[in-house]
Amino acid sequence: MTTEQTPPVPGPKPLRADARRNRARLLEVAEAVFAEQGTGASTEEVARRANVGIATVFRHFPTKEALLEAVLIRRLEQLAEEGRRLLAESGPTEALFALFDLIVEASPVKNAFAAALADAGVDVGAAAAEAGHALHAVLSELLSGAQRAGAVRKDLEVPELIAILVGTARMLEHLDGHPASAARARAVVRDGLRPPVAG
Amino acid sequence: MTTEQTPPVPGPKPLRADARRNRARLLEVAEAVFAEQGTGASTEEVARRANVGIATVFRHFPTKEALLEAVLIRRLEQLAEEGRRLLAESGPTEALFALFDLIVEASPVKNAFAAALADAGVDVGAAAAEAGHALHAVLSELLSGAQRAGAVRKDLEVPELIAILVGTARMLEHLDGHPASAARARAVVRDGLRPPVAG
Amino acid sequence: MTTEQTPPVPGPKPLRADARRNRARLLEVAEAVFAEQGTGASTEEVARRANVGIATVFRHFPTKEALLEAVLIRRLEQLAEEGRRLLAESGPTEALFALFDLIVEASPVKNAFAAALADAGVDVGAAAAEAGHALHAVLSELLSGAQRAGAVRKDLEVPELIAILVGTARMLEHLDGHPASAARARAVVRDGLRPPVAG
Amino acid sequence: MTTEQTPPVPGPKPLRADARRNRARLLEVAEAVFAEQGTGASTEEVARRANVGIATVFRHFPTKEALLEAVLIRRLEQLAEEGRRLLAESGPTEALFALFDLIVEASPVKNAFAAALADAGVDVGAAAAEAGHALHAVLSELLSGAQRAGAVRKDLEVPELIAILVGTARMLEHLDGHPASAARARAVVRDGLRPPVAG
DNA sequence: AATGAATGAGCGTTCATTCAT
DNA sequence: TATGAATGAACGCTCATTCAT
Repeated sequence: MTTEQTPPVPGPKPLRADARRNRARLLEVAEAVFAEQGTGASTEEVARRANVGIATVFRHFPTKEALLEAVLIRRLEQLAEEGRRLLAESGPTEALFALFDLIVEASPVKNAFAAALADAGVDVGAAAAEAGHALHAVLSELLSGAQRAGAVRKDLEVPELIAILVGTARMLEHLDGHPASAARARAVVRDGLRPPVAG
Repeated sequence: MTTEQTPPVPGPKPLRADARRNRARLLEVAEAVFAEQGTGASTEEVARRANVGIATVFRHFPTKEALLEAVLIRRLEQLAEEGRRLLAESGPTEALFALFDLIVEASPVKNAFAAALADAGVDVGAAAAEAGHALHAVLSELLSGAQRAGAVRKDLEVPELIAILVGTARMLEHLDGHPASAARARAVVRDGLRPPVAG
Repeated sequence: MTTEQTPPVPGPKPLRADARRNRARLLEVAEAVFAEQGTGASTEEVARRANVGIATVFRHFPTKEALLEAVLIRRLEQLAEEGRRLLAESGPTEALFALFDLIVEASPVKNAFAAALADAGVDVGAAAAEAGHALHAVLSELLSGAQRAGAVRKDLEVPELIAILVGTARMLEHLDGHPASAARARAVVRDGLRPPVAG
Repeated sequence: MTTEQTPPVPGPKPLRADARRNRARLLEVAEAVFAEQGTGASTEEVARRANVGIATVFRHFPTKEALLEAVLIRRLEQLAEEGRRLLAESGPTEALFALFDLIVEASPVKNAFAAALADAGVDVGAAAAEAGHALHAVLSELLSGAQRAGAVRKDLEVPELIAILVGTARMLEHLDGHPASAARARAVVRDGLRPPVAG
């Protein structure tokens, strides 16, 4: 059921081969650049590192904000995909915590970027919303599975789970280079997610 | 105890009365402006809102980064001060959690600012480090007190406590406008800070 | 008489049928686009509206200026043609004034375009000059006919007639939407063209 | 009555001496530059020729359009002023025709600029409208005086007079370098403005 | 021959910082 | 000393033109 039977919807044009390559490279480079330097990094820097002219960036993404959004979407999609994969491979509890680690441990710079993205008004457009919903759905499935298994407190819902993810990422970013502290900080969150002990 | 007995270290000049007033107002205004508009807000905007010329800002703070750092220092000092006050008024456990809430609930925009500050390379200079150490000292006292009282897990140290503060602030910022979710998210952190139940 | 007996001069290549169609469509579209949006309109816009690739435009017209010039030439040729037709149908006086109206009343935007064209350095190339000469010839015939008929002041020559046309077009463009004023403005020019009353 | 008793209205701040000089120079230079190269001339070019940094231009005129509008206003004001002066010195008929010549003979490039300004959407703001009204008032006085004196056709109103001015300027611009033709073209307009001969 | 992706110079505009008043 | 005008590097973005498919 995970194999997608993409029906032949025409869509917004079947990009030429080289253009597709450039677009993909741009997204990759942009993610790296924004992660390293924050969203204030110049579009020119992205172009330079992708070895394309500045106009090529703007051909693919009509504004800088569109580029940021595209990077965000890509990341959301990757995470949702990963979540689905993990769920297929193991039980929901393991999958949930594995995904949690994946998100939270992604090189801090990546999270810095994600955070900044959220910070900025980036009124996520329809596409980003859609990607967000997909991730939301996966998280929902993982969460309720883990709750049924008694591994996670029952009162938790997806919105705060996401917030906890974001916050934990931030937390660990702050402890980059101090693995012992990071481990303890993570234990705090992990234990807090457990169902509270009766009594 | 609040009256500071500034010892007669020569220091960086004994600022004239009006200049001191200007400096104070600038810091206040700057914090508000950066909170509202992010650290990208223009220095001119700060000057305008403080009713001083732009050059006056640069006389007091030679670069924009210096201004940002000064705001950060002020905030750190205020928090340390607050911590000391709370400790004087109640037991360490109550004081710790009260300070936690104070920091974490400060209007999200302020945290956005703090976060951005941390994000940016702002290699906190000596002064900021000093203010940080003061806060660190207070937190240390509060933490060990609360640990002795059995209210907080024993393995926690100050660095991760700070990181948890930052992360939680971020978390709650993400849940601004969703108080029920925010309450649950906070419960997660709070419970995670408790000593783990003996199994 | 309208069927052109193009003599077999080698000329600039005998364009394939579809290419000829493309070229014609491009000119038509370009005139419309430049009329609507001014000569600053982008070449891409022309291509888009003509349903051709941008490169096709540049294949037919090696620079944007060449395209503008081609549009101008087309317009000059049409006017000359129209003048010849009018002269064949009626006396020179009627024909002259009819052509005058035709030129001058062409939708203001078209004149805006023509004016802009003239404004810009567009050092009309040889082809444009040729088209200009053709129009010049027709106007000359009309003018001298009308002068012989006593309908137009004798001292007038073609160069100033053209200037008067351009100026009047500009004048009426300025009065677009104010028909009463436009009528009075035109009366001024019309009366000024008449032979001055003796006495 | 012409001596203005400017009351001490505070206005939008009493510009510093050097700033005033710069502002004036910028307007002068901008008029020249836009006249020579059209309104498409770059703001940088204006700055360069005025020997100021680009930011100085934008400090004085927050957008390029504002600069264009300021130049237009200045021109309108100069013309109105000139009209008033002429009227004070001689009868309305002489004054009207003198002003006519002044406007129409201004170096063609200036008219090219004025025309372009009008062409562009330049939705003249309030200030420009005001300046326009002032000129309108002067022209109205001149026109009705000349009409009463029997020197100009009675049916003419100010709007078309302005249009005729614009059109004539365009006309003469087109004949730059051909004085004989220009003289004849102007005679056409001049004669057309006269009251039509009875009979 | 036709396409459209890629290019880079150039534009309008902003902002931290310096300088003249 | 405080002011605010001046500065120029940098940014996001556009467009005529070229190149690979």
